Amino acid sequence: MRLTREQVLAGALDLLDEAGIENLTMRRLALALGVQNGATYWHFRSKQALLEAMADALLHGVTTGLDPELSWDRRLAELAARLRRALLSRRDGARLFSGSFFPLPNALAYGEAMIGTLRAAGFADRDAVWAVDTITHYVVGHTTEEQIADDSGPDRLIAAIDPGLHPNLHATVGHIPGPHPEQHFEHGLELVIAGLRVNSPDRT
Amino acid sequence: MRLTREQVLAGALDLLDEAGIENLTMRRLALALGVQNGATYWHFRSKQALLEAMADALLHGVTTGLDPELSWDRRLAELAARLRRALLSRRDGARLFSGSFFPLPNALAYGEAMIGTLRAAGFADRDAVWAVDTITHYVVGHTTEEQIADDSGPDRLIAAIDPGLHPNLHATVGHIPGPHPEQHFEHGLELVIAGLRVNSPDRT
DNA sequence: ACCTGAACACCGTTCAAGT
DNA sequence: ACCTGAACACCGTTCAAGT
Repeated sequence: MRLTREQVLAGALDLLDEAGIENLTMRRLALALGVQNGATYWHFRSKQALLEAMADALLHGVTTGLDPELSWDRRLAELAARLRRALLSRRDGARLFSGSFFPLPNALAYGEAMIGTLRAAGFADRDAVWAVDTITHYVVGHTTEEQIADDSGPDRLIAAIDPGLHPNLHATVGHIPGPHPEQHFEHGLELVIAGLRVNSPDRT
Repeated sequence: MRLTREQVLAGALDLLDEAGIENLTMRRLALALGVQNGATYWHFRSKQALLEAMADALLHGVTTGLDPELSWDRRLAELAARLRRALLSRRDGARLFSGSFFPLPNALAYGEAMIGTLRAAGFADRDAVWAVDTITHYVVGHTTEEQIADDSGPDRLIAAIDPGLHPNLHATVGHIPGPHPEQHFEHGLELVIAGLRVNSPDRT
């Protein structure tokens, strides 16, 4: 049986889960697929192209089946939560996503849905773009830290804090990775959306 | 003249500006310093340790000389703007910063100042940590895109947008990297701070 | 069309040996 | 204490040649 593009992609995503993004190499992938080093290059132009396809695969379905009755702010929150879950679905998913800078189909669909939500709510084009940037940065940043915390934990941070020099860090370090990441995520997201609501065109 | 730790660090930062983070290798650094490959390893345990030291060097002075009269929200905005400028001071500074996960002196000082500002304003410990996370994610995310846009531009995005499938992206693509990054930055930041202000303990 | 085999031009890191 | 010289175990990518 010959290799298909889909098999290479699926193999790469499995290898990501097993080895992490640091150890995801074209050579290990070829080994896992049972082919020679050069074989994957027939299906993907370069490692970068494969990484972009992997990132886009993570986003599959993020915009489908959205409740059309949702208000703009709840719709935004729902899309953000879906992006978070998509990135969490594979090891180092957030770093994979932020490393690639790609306008592939699912990423475009996500952007289209976010921008469309805000424009439909009456936000100006410029404000809509800025809001989506801010929210997406937040989601990716937060999820990156969630996945880093899974691996390393805050031990090194705790060890580095000098209570004399850093009284405020020392007092709050218990909250830093957060024992409830989901709640932590929703809270920060609500912060941004609250900021949006202040200047919302539809507030009465 | 023997090499000092400071010379290695300075050489690495200069190489970053010249070559970008993608091409910053220990071997090119050794070449630039006029030493053999192994020499830098006497001063820094690993490439990772060197990258962390570089990231921390960028943050030098971000918290010094802050006007003590500033209200908590202006103080937050000032610290965020300083972090942005620090990351912009070297090529790929934002990616350098987000790649390392390090509790080194200047990064700790930044965190201490941010958390301290919010706690002094009466925010609960948990809320203070969450707010700082959100703002810092925003700064790093925004600055990363500014520096990526310097290199590549939005051409690939524009080419990928199908006006039929992505009417909202098509209508707003002119705002995407933003011709005024500084203003773009302040606007998004104000969004987050506005969200904070809504739940501020000191609002009368 | 799809893959092998083998090479090219790199990496980070280690470490005995030198000074 | 600080560096050289040389090696080890890897990388991504290309490409003639095979099927």
